[in-house]
Amino acid sequence: MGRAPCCDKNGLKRGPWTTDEDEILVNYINKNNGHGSWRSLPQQAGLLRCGKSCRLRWTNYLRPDIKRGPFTEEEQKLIIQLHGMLGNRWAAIASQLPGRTDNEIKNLWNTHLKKRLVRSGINPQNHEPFTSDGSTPRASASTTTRHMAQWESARLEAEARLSRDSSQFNTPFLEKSDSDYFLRLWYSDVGESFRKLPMSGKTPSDSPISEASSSGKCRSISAVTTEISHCLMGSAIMGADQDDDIEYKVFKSVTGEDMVYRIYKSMDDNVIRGSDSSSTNKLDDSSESPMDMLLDYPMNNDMSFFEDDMHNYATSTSANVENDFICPL
DNA sequence: AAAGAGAACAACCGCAGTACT
DNA sequence: AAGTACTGCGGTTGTTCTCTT
Repeated sequence: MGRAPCCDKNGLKRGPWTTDEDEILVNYINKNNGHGSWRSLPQQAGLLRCGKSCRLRWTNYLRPDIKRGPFTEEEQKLIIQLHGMLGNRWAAIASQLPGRTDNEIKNLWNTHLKKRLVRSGINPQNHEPFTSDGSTPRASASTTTRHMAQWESARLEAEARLSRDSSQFNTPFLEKSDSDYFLRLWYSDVGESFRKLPMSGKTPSDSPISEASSSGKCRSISAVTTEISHCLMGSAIMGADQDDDIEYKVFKSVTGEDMVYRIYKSMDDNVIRGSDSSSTNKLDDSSESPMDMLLDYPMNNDMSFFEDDMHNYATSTSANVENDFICPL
């Protein structure tokens, strides 16, 4: 049963790679049109390294599509914004920055960005301001849950708009909503990883999400919000009034609990219903950018604190620096 | 110029999910 | 079905570089 034993590490080299080793590895992969089995690669290539070390060296350093050099302002902003949504999910963050590795982003965060946030009075763990006693407000609401709620709310808004648009214009989704960052992000790698959060991955043990996951409630949240989106989209299309009572009834009917509804209600009104709460159609497009709505930085997405000394870390700057989210999809 | 401190980054470790036998 | 390897991921460590005194 099982496979052959893993390579023993006796006699294998460790530590920094030499240029000769790099060359051997690159040549081997190029020659064979890929790395093949990492386990057998070192022997076949003539390297005194374990396969894991080779894989790491390749993926983090030698891969031809890796972008070397300092991070641009846009990249650093994006990392902070994505970290606010995803937490320490470096691979998911890296998937939105072509050419950057999760390791590189992790290092940048730990050496630069985290400290910058702390200096600015922002808790890098949850992206909320520190209070005088060192704690953070809204401590009862888990960051992960809020992230999830934000994702879901953004998706609801986008899908509602999509539904409305398609009902009005009868045009295919991708043609009509190509500019819809929410849906594109939602269906991107980041969105996928986020959607999978309750199902797998490492969730902080103290997070209500992990508790909910173990009891199956996380799926309920997702399912609930999906149903809500369908309900609200239907209402939007039919021109029905989506008042709080309707929302509450739907949540209540699906979950049987008030908790999820409270999470939902705690979200920014601008996100889920648009800025004008008196509007009869609460799903009207907002004038805010998608990222403004998607993110809820305590500084209202004002990242001036970050820009102040950004030039100390970025050597390449863009002529048109924008706060808009750059979605490389 | 030398020593120490801190920053930067590459590499390693261990865990978890998946694939394979 | 069970055991093991493979792979990806995040946390951590170790080494090198840079700056300050």
